[in-house]
Order: sequence, then C-alpha cells, then structure tokens
Amino acid sequence: MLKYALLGFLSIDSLTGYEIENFMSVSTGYFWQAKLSQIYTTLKKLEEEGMVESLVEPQEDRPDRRVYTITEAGREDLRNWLGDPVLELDVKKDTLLLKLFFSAPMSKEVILTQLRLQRNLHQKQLNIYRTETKEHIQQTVENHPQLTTDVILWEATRRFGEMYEAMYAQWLDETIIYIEEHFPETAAQ
Amino acid sequence: MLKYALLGFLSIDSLTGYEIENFMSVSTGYFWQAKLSQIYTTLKKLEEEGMVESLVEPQEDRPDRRVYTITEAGREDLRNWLGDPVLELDVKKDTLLLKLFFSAPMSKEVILTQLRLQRNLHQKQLNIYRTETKEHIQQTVENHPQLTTDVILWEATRRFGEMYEAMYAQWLDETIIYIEEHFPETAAQ
DNA sequence: CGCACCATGTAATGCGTTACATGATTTT
DNA sequence: AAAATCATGTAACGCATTACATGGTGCG
Repeated sequence: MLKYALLGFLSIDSLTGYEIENFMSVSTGYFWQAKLSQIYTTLKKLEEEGMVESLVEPQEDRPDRRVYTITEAGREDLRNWLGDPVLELDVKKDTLLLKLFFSAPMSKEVILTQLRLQRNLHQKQLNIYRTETKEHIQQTVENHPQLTTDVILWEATRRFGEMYEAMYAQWLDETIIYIEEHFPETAAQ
Repeated sequence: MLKYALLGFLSIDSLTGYEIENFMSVSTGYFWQAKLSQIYTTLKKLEEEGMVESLVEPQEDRPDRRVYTITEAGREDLRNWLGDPVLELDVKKDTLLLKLFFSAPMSKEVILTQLRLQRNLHQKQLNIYRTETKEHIQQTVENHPQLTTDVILWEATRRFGEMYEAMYAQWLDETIIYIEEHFPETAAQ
C-alpha cells in the first residue's frame, strides 16, 4: 500500500526518494509511514512496473539525485485505487492498550506510571497537530495557491489527528482517575 | 510483540492456539490481532524459548488438542514487558485517511461516497463495543469472579474503543459537511 | 446441500525494520 | 567537536498474510 502513498506524492510533484520521506514525515506520517530504505526499493519496483520514471541529476560533492516522475499509467492506477471503496476498518495496533489489558498482575503504581507517561506523549502530539502541522499546511497554500483543493483535504486529516489525540488524552484522564479509585492496592495475583 | 499477547492470555488460563484466537477476536482483536497460522508458529517458538509448555490431549474424530501453559520464565518475561514504559506512539495506518489525503483529483461525489460508507462502518463498530463487547465482559465477571481485577482493565480498553469510534464518526460527520460545502464541484486536475 | 465450527499445522510470499556502506557540508 | 542535513542504495532479518493440506460434526 506504500505504493499508493508514493504515487500520491508524485501525482503532486516530481520528487526524489529522499524528498518524499521528508514530506511524508510531516504530513501522512501520522497515518502512513515508511523508512527511506523501503521507499527506495518500492520506487525501484514502481519503475519496473511502469508507474513512474526516473531521471538522474548529477551533483558534485553529493550523491546524484534520482528524480521520479509519475507516468500516465501510474496516475490511472492511483485514481482507481482512490475510487475503490474502503470496506474494512484497519486494525490499529496499540502497545499501551495491549499492556493495560494484561496488567492485572501489576501494581497500581506501575499501571498509573504507564498511563501518566502516555498522557504526556499524547498531549505533546496534540500540540504538534495544533501548531507545527497547522502552520505547515497554511504555508503550503500561501506558497502554492494551485494546491488549494489538496489543502482542504490535508486540513481534514490534520483535524482527525487533533481529534484523535484529544480523545486519547481524555480517555487517559478518565482511566487514570478510575484506576486511582477502583484498582486494588495489592496485585491481584 | 504478538509474543506478549499470547503470554498474556496464557497468564490467565491454559489454552490451545485455536482458543487463543477465539478470545483474541472478541477482546484484544480491536488493538492487537493475529491469524491462526501466526499464533501456531509463535507458540512453537515460545515453547523452544521455554516461555510455555504444551500437553497434547488426544481426541477422537478431531485433531488432538495441544494445550499450552505458561512457565515461570514466561510469567517473568511478561511482567518485565508490562512494566517497561511505552515511550513512543504507535503509528496507526489508516487507509481512509491516506486516500482522502490524495483525493484532490477525484470528484466531490466519489469522495463523499467514500466518507459516507466509512461512516456506516464506524457506526457499526461503535454499536459492537456498546452491546456485544460490553455483554461479553459482564458475562466474564459473572462466570469468573476471580477475574474482577482483569475486568476493570478490559472495560477500560472497551471504553477506549467506544470513544475512538464515536470520535471517528463525529469527524466523518463534520468532514462530510465541510466537503459538501467547500470542495469544488469539478475535479481540480 | 452447503456453511460454520472444531482443530492443527507448513510453505510461500509480501511487507517492514535494522544494519551496513559512503561521505561532504552546514549548523550547534 | 559533534550532530544534523543532504543523498543513495543493498542485505539480512523479522513479522504478517495467504495459500495449501486434512477432515469430521452439527445446523439451517
């Protein structure tokens, strides 16, 4: 599926693998990520499939840049995928929830320490969505007015991130209070 | 990490791979899932590592049941993992968000169809958390009063699922209205 | 008559991460 | 002096899914 993320970025502009990784980490990164190594190998595969083409720009004192451009076949594949209805919900693996589920043998304090730490992490992420991510989107529309339609959708995904983190922090607050009041002092086992 | 989910289930009771899959699909399934094939191979690996032991119960007219029991080493490994602080947020891959992010070249109607379909899926999942999952937890505590402490934590994860789906549905409602009012009628490209 | 449930496993394939390999320029 | 940025790629490994292989019982 990374395939379509790459085609998506290249449908906006021709880019190198390195540049795609940069954009990804501040945009789709919160719901779709990849390491550089996987981006490079996937781009290579996409070129073999005829979905993208690459041109090498020689550089001095640095590795040459390999700039990828989407082909018409790539655009069509992307459009078909975008139009395909999403019929199933993605399972969202969550380490904290998994630990909490099996934490009955742990002490109340260990559980609360976990939850309070998590509270900080989610609050930080919430602030990122509200400041950095928001600014990033606003600057894009100022510098590239032709992306106004894209920006409407990017802002919708940013707003999702904001609501998600606010909900997570809220749930943690409630859960911390509940555990403080109802979890037995001594371990169950 | 599936390793710890399996140790977690076996820390509550001795079970077969098949039974673990059944419990998983109605409990941790929403934040940690695995296919039977992976469960079987992982249990085998855990036995080689000395974390679990298995006994074969012969059966007639059916494959013999292989019942796994957690060892003291397994319990210790699980406890260590449960106490380890979770320092990073899991990236939650979301196909719908990825599609939406790159949907600027699609028509307004295609996008709205996607979002409305998704609205139904999340509403259904919300109902499952509110009815089936809730009943399942209540029956567990009635049939196994010694699991009262576990059930406090299971209910917390169920509540997370409920809040998550309610938030997702809410975001979809707002996004649908926003797109209806602000997305251009003709494709941007 | 077909489907779901019970019950176990292996093999092949695909997706993703970590480690390896290189190396100049710019910022702190 | 150390770390981050720019810039590309391969190799090894680990985690996850799909397909293959087997087969009886019970329900609608």
